[in-house]
Order: sequence, then C-alpha cells, then structure tokens
Amino acid sequence: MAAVGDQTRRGHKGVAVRDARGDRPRGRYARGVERRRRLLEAVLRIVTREGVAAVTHRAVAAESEASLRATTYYFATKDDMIREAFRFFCEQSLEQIDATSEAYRNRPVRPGDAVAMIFENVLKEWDNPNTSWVAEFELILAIAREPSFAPEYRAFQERLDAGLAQTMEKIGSREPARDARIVLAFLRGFELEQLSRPDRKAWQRKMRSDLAGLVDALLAQ
Amino acid sequence: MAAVGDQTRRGHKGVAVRDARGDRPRGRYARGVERRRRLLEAVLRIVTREGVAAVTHRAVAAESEASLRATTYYFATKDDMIREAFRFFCEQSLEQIDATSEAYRNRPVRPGDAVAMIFENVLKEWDNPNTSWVAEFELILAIAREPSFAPEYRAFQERLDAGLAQTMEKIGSREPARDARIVLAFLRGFELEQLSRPDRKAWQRKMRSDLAGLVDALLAQ
DNA sequence: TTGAAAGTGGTACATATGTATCATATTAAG
DNA sequence: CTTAATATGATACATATGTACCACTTTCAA
Repeated sequence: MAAVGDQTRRGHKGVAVRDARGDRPRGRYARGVERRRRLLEAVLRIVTREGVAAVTHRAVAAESEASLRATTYYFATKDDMIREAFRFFCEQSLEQIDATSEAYRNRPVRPGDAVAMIFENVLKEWDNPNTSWVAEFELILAIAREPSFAPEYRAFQERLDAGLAQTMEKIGSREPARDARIVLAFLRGFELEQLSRPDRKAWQRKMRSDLAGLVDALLAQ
Repeated sequence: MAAVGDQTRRGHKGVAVRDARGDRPRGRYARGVERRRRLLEAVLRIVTREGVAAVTHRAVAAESEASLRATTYYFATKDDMIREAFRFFCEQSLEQIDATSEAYRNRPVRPGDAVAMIFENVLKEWDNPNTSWVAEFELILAIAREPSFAPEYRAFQERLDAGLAQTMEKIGSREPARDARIVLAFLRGFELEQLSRPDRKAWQRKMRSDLAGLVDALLAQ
C-alpha cells in the first residue's frame, strides 16, 4: 500500500483533485492542480508519440519533469492515470470545437462555410499536441478493450455529432443527423489513413477537396 | 545471440520460411511452416483481443500452444514477429476481398448490388477472427510510429482502393477514384466508431443504411 | 505560530519480459 | 544408416515496470 497521504488512496479532502474536475484551480493548493494537469498533458503527448503502451510511470515523470513519486501520488494506478488523461482529452477537444463553432456562429452559413469550418477544426486538431487525433484513435481502441474508458468519450462523441448535425441542417441538409454521421465517419477514416501515408500534406489537401465533394453530394440529394 | 540453428538469424536454407511466403507448404519440413502460421494467427488473435502491446513471446506461445522457444526460433525479434503477422493479415484480407469480388463478377452491377457487395465484405471481416478489422486499426497505428510496417499495408490499401473504384465506375460514378476514397474513408470511420459503441449490432444496421444513402448521393451528383 | 494536510525524494522489491544458451530430439536426403 | 538441417525443451539472466514505503518538506487555516 502507498503512504497514507497519497491523494487517491484515502478519503482525501483533496482540494487539488476536486478543482481539477470542475472549479477553477485557485483552491488551496493550486500548485498540485498544476502538476496534475502537466502530468496528464505528458501522458497525452506520450500516447500521441508512442502509443498507450509507452505510458509508464517513469516515462510520464520524465516527460513532465516530475519525479516518479508524483505519478503515483496523483493517480492510484496507471490505468487511472490513463483514464484521467482521456477524460482530459475529451474536455480539451470539446472546448476547442466550441470555440471554432462560436467563431462561425454569426456568419451566414453556406455549404462552403461549413466545409471551411469543419476543415479548420480538423487542422487545429492536427496542430494541437494536446488534442491530437492520434490520441483519439488510441482512446477508441482502448475503449474497445476496457469499456470503463467509454462514458467520457461517448459524451464527447455525441456533442460532436449533434453540433455537426446542426450545421448540416443550416446549410440545407434534409437528413442532418444522417449526413452528420456520414461526414464524421468520413473524416475519421481519412484521418486514420493519413497515418499510414508518407505524403501527409498531399493527403490533407485531397481530404479537403473530397470533403467538399461529399458535402455537395449530400446536399444535392 | 541465439543458437546457430535459429532460422532467422543465420543464412538459413529455410524451406519452411520461404514456403510460408508463397509456394505451397509441402516443402521439406511442412511441420515448421504450419507452426509458423499458427504462431502468426495467434499473434493476430492477441492483437485483436488485447492490442499489439499484449503481444509477448510468452503470450503467443500460450495462445498457439507452442513453447516459448518456438517464438524466438521462428522470428528473430518480437518486432519481426509482429511485422510478419501484419504481412499475413494483409495477405488474408486481400484473398478474402478477391473472393467476394469474384463472386460478384458476373452479376449485373447496379448501385444496390455494389452496396450489398461492400457490406458483405465488411460483414465477413467482422466475423473472421484472422482478418479482424480491429487488428487493422492496430496495424495502422503501428505504422504511424514504425514506418517499416507500412509497405505491405500500402499495397493492400491500394488494391482495395482500385477495386472499389472499379465498382464505383461500373455503377455509374463520374469520379470513381474520388468516390472510392470517400466510401472507404466512410467505412473505416464507421467501423472505428463501432468499437466504442455498446450497441454494435444496431450500429451496423445504421451503417448499412447510411452507406446506401451515401452511394446514392455520390451517384446522383 | 502551529499542526495537520498536501506534496516530494529516494529507495526497494516482486513480477514480467526479451532474448540467449546448452542440450536434445526429429526429420528426410544422400 | 548416417548425417546435417530442422525443430524443441528447459533454464537463465539482465532490464523494465508497477507499486510500496519511510522520512522529509512545504503550505495555509485556525
């Protein structure tokens, strides 16, 4: 057993931990909240770069410049750490998507705009090491084997779906829910295949034009 | 270093190994060929069930009811073993796809037939433990990190693409290559998401109807 | 100021894992 | 039958890893 003080083991009044899951992190010990967040970011960076399998306490410690002790202090087990990292990932992704949607909220929405918005989001994902879509694929595969990872992701997925459906409706889709599903599946598939391509940039360009074609086709129906 | 006799280490006249890569396995020691194949199948089963990370020499030995020694005898390193397993996977998948295409070769091809054929293939994949689409996702992620895994998969991917483009052309697509890309991406994305769903069967049904809608939309363009 | 909660450092240890080694068995070609 | 190639068995070992444990320091509410 770990020392009595370790956060996740005992009851723990845990201001730090509670704050990390909602309130602003200016609670009693903001430093701990900060470290915790850094650890989670480190986990996601490792997942993106080398896969979930490469996430070890020691690797995370090194990546976030913390001590080995910190990793076991903030998370009861490794699985816990990974689970929290995925939760964090979903949070971040949603924030990012909301931001993009917000930016487009007051513009007139025509098909071209929708495509631009979707693509902007995708590009942001590609450039943001903390919400890397590679991590998302790892997350999905992890869920396939450990269903307890699922709930957070499912909520994320649903908001994504709903948001896109709304957009599709605005630009004139007659079956917004279905079209949103199709577009999302298309995006995932394309992203996934990009991973095995040596010419990613070219592939991304192709993706954009195919996406435009797809949206056109769906609307023309 | 391993014993001098180990197949992959030294020059090795390796009838067994060579046969495994083409000719029929009735060479000198067909038994070895057989064992090798069983090992690879075991690897794929483990990958499907628990992920690449769960592939250890010992796990493979247990899964294929071979000795630990066999795993290091037939493959120089673990990475080699995994690489070969992925190669095997691509081979199997292609054979399966060719078989399905063959079955549809002489039928009149209308949009509905194409959808049926594509779906039949997908269903076969879902049911075949040796060509599990879960393993395919693992393979793609592995490639993202270890490009030396890529070549086999890329060839597989290209044949898939070309085959589907042909089908799309037959049923009247005006941009068969693009439409094939779109449909494939859609399929991947849908399959991927299925992994995180508790209601897989329902999801599959949705997939089929969405696929039909997608093909219609693309052709109507 | 003080004391309990929060956080850190270093080390330890049982287990899992990749791979090596030595010896032995099995096969089929000559 | 002999013999070299092929295949297997048992065991060994250095390393990596998850987690525990003890002592120590820092922070802040009362």
